[in-house]
Amino acid sequence: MLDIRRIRQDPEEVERLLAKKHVVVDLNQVNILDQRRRDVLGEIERFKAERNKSSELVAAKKKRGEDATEIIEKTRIVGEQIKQLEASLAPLDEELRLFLLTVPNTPLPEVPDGVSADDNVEIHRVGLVPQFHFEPLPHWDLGERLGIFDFERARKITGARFTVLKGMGAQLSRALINYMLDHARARNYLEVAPPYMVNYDSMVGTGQFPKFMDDAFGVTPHNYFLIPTAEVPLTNLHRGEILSADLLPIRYTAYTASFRAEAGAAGRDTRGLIRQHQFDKVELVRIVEPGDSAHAMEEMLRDAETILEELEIPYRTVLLCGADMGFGQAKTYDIEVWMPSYGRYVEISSVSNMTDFQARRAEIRYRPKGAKKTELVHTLNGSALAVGRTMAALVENYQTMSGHVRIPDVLKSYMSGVEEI
RNA sequence: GGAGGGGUAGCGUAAUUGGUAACGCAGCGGUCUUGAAAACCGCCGCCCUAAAGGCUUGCAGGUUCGAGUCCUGUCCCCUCCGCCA
Repeated sequence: MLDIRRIRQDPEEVERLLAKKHVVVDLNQVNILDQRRRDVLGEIERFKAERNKSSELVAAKKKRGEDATEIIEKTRIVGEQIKQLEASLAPLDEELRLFLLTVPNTPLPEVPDGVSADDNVEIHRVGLVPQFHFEPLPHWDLGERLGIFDFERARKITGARFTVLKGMGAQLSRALINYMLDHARARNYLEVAPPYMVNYDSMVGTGQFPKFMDDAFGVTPHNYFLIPTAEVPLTNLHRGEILSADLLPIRYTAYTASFRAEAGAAGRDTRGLIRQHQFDKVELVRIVEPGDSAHAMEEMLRDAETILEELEIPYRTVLLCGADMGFGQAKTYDIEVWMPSYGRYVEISSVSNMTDFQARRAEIRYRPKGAKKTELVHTLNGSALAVGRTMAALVENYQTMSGHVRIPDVLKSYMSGVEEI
């Protein structure tokens, strides 16, 4: 959520920034609404001040045993006017709130212009793309042959875009999760095991709701929602809290399953592990003072990249252009792994600075040392990494001529010494 | 799911028959001190550029001139019962 004061002060500037994300909003309308709301509110407060004064007078008179019926009658009429004005304020409040909840975050100045993912700016490439002396198989074919992925039966027991992992497949997934969690823990993230379902307010807090309800799986009839990423429970841990400054910065990591309806992705990436309704992910979240978020973001990027370097899987990092960025992000790096079956790099992690966008929605504040007033924190998140896509990349990049998959050195201790699947 | 009890500032507590939310601890700033402690003074929920003012007793309503207090709904916590991995 953007600060209404910012929209009030310089709507053209905010509109200009949002245009970079290719979002068009009429903030003039918002300001008209905001002005009306504040006018009504001011009127209500004047009436309330009058009522408070009169009520005190009633109390004083009654205490002295005097008659107060005249003042009571007068005050009753003031009360009715308050009630009427409040009834006209409620829809204004609601309209303004709903509107503000659907305005995206503004991008930071260094975010490049662009109209599509093709305009993302490559930061660097690491690792050599493997050259095969045989026809490499896509991970879905190889995985089925090896008996570690079972897409057919997943379709039977649940539906499309689900996978059953078996034997070494299940073991490899668990090994990756443990390795990634240890990697995060070594970098001072506190390991958390949160619920996989959250309530409506949490989904609003991180920015999924109310705009993107179609992308979520709801748990009916309980009004809970399956998390699309651990970012939701982790960031909402501190919803509605005022943190003491010495608690910051906060670093959390969590392994969870993630659930996405993938509305609008029909027909895309239908094969393999790339786009699933349920996938495993190790997530990183940081909560920092506003001045620290830019630096924290660079560190988080390294926290994710070093995993691929240790796994020895080739990747590249891109800085997303305005058009390719998400709703709440002020700046985003994507890490993409080399995927032989796609013949290109495929997103495996997204590291984002949300600035104060989520903090304002979720009301996460802190009190700077020595300051009287509270301030909003900055929140950041990043995948480290998406487990399914990592496994797909690993299977494809590490496949051998004989149709097996070598286990990267760093994972061997997590695979009870297994060298090859 | 049923019955009973409870929810007040970071923590712990208070508030006559309904009369407009108080105190302690912790924290922050200051005085004093070589420094610290102690003591003393101020701040110590939120909104508003500020003041005036308004809001705030889990949340949402209702009754009333006025609600922490009375009524209705709802969420959460505790105890017991039931069910259950």
